[in-house]
Amino acid sequence: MTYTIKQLADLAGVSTRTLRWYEREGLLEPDRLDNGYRQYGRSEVDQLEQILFYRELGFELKVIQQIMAAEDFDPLVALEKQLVSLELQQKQTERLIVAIKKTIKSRKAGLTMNDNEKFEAFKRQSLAENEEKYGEEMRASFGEEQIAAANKRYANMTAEQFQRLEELSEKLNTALAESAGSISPTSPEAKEIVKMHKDWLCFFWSDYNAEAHKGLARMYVDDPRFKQYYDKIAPGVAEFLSDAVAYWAE
Amino acid sequence: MTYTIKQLADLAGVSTRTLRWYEREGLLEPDRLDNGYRQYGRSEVDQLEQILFYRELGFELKVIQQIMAAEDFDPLVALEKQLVSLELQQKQTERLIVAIKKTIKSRKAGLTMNDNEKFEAFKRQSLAENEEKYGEEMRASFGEEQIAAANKRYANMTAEQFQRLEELSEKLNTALAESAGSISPTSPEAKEIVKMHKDWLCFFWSDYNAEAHKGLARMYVDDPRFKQYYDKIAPGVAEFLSDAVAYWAE
DNA sequence: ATAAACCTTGACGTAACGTCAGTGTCAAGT
DNA sequence: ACTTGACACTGACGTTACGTCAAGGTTTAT
Repeated sequence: MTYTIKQLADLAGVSTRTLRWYEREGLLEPDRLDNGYRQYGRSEVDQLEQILFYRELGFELKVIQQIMAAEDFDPLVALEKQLVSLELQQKQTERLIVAIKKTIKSRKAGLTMNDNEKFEAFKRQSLAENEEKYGEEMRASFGEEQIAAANKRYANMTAEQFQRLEELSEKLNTALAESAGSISPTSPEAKEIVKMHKDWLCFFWSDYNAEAHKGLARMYVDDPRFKQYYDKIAPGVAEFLSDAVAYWAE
Repeated sequence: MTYTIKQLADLAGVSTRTLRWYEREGLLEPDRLDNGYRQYGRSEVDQLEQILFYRELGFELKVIQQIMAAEDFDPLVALEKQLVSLELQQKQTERLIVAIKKTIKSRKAGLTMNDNEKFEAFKRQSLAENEEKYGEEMRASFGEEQIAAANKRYANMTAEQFQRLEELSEKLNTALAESAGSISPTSPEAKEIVKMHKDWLCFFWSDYNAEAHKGLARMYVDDPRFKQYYDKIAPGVAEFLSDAVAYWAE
């Protein structure tokens, strides 16, 4: 009719530590014998059964305690809340699984591709990433056709053009990293940088115009995603480039 | 070109605490300036990007560190391991969701049922639980037809019969709780208990026989699920009942 | 000069126990 | 009576990946 801590633990398939823990948390409070030993009775056995039932459904102990202690706590509501939270977790894990599968696939593909295939795959991926990150904003600012045209130019680039683009990017970034914070956006050195940025843009734009250039520059500081991209080169680059373009573009 | 801890934190969308933590864990170790301030350079920015990439895929930091530190650690293998573990988690959560939905459904149903419906639902549930817990073992020991017949008798019980069964169970349990550990299985009081257990069995068995009774009793100690069921009445009950039946059944 | 906004290290809190360590109690065998 | 072994007790540290103070030093701007 009564159990020691170990007997109950074995019966329920938990550890004695767990039972002591539940006591500390106010979930299951047994009587004590004269020697200080815990004594679990019938009602404690039933209660433990309840606790373990909810535990298996993934409830936190605090919640279980509330469910079991309070009269004004509806178990049905708690169950439905738990269901919602489990379904949310399910969705998040699903997202991770999709992402990781994608990564595995592209890594595996990368191993068997030749240089030309890698080059094309890289361009496709850049475009996709770019679309996801900036697509909406860019289309709103510059219009569907402009963006479509730029993407097409990028997708049709040869390896040679692409390498020149890379070199230019590298030079531009270096110049930006050195200039930001040390020289003024209105200085002649800044003009050189704006020129480089214009050349860079012309890899994507077939018809350059200064207004569009300035508009883009404004987005560099207004949109946090652009700002982050440029500030990754060095702190303050986004502001510097934006100001310089606003001043020098023509 | 270089960043303070806050600049990098803002750039990457993490807290400064996180960056300090990654340093403590050997994931990202910046240079120090003369005044003790951390200084993150380009390579650290790239490294952080890698770390956060893996973090988003749900990797533990220790694993991330191994992936990034060791040359003999294949990222593809790690990715696949992570995928397996995520899929396992997905399955477990799925199980929880199913279980919780079932619980919600039965709780909701319980609210709208009348007594008779509750009674039938209770019997059905008992049968289902019994089947899941002992079904296989029982069929192996007693044969398909025996079990089917017993289940049928149970399902066809009237509320009146059922109440008598409940009363008998209660009496039996009380007697067992008082006897186990205090009297011998070979004592005449134990004979009374075996008689009660026989009556209890006859609610399920149309043709009682002592051998089957003894066989069942043996399972009470041999099979941990039965043992657990009886030891829940009081510690030692499973052995006591098993021994008593072995001695007294006829 | 002083305040605001940084930076530093160190320490506690989180969830639900696992795992010692040190000590006390009880039943059984010698 | 003594030992042994199994059990009981409390207390404390470790686990994960940070969040959140606290106390004090540095830089920058006013």
